[in-house]
Amino acid sequence: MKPSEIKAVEMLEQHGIRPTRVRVSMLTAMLEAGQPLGREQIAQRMGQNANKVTLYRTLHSLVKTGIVHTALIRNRVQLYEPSHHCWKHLCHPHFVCRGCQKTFCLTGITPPTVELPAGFRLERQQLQMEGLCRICTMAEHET
Amino acid sequence: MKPSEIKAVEMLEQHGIRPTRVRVSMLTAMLEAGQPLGREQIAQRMGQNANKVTLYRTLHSLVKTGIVHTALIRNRVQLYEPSHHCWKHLCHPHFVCRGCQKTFCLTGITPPTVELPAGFRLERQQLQMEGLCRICTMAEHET
DNA sequence: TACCTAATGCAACTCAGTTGCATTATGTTG
DNA sequence: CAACATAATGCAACTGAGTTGCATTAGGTA
Repeated sequence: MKPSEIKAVEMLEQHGIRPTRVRVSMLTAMLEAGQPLGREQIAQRMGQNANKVTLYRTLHSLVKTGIVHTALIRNRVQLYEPSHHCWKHLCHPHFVCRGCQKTFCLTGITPPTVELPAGFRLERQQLQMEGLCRICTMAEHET
Repeated sequence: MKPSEIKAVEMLEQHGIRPTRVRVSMLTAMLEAGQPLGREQIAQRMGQNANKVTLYRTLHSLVKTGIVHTALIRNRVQLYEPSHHCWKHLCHPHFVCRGCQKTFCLTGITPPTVELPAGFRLERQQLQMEGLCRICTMAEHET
C-alpha cells in the first residue's frame, strides 16, 4: 500500500467510518491531488471503477464525517478537498486560473479575517480569487 | 418609470447596449434586489415573462459589458449582481446562511487583501462566508 | 418601404446531481 | 459455520441548470 493509502485508511478509521475500497481510493486520490477535485476527476484518478451514484454518496459521507469538505468555489461542478489542512472555519484561499482552469490552493497564505455583523455565526470562510496563474500570464505576454 | 428602471436604462446606454424590455426589467430586478439573484429569482421579480434562453443570453451580455457579474459563491445555480458597487477586482464579501439560504452582501466590510505568489495576476477576488444569520441563530437557540 | 442585424423564442439537447429500488459485502449473533 | 441485519454499492430513471441550433420578431437605417 502506498503511504497515501495508509493515511487514507487511518483517517477513515479515526472518523469511525469503514475503510472500504471505494472510500480508500477516493480519499487517496484527494490526498494526492493537492487541489480540489470534482467527481469526474476523482473517478479518473482512482485505480478502479465505481458507479457515479456511489461516488456522490461516498463524497457526502466523507463530508458528513468532516474528512473532506467542499471548496467554496464558484464552479459548475462541486469540488472537494481533504479538510485536514484547514483550521476550524478558516480555510486557505483558492486561486482559479481563467486560462488553464487550474485551481491553486494557497496554503502558504494566512486567511484574512473580518468583523461580521452582530449575531451572525460564522462556520466556514474562504477567500476566492480568479485571474491568471504565472504560466498563463507569461503565455499571454508572448502573443 | 420607476427610478431603478431609469437607472437601468442609463446603465445599459452607457455601456453601449440597447435598453430592450427584457434587459431593462432584468437589470431593474437586480438593482432592486440588494442581493445576488439566480435566473429563476430574476424571472420571478420581472414584471413580464421571458424565455429561459433569453434570460441566460441576456445575463451573458450583461456580464460581457461589465454591468453585472457573477457572485463568486459556491452554489448550485449561478448568482448575478450589479457590479457597480465593487471596485476593480475587489468585491464585497458574501455571507450565505445555511438556515434560510439567504445571501447577504456585506458591503459595509472592507474586502481584505492578501499577497499573491509572484507572477499571478488577480482579476477578481471575493471573501465568502457560510454560517447562520442573526435570525436563524436566534431561531436555533429557541429550540 | 425594404432591408439588415440584433434580440427573442422554441425545441431539443447535455451534463451534474438525485432518488428509488435491487444487489452485494461485511460485521454480528446464535 | 450459518443466519441474519445492516452498510455499501450498483442500476435505471429522473430533475433541473444551462446550452445549441434554428426560426421568428423587433428596431434601426438607407
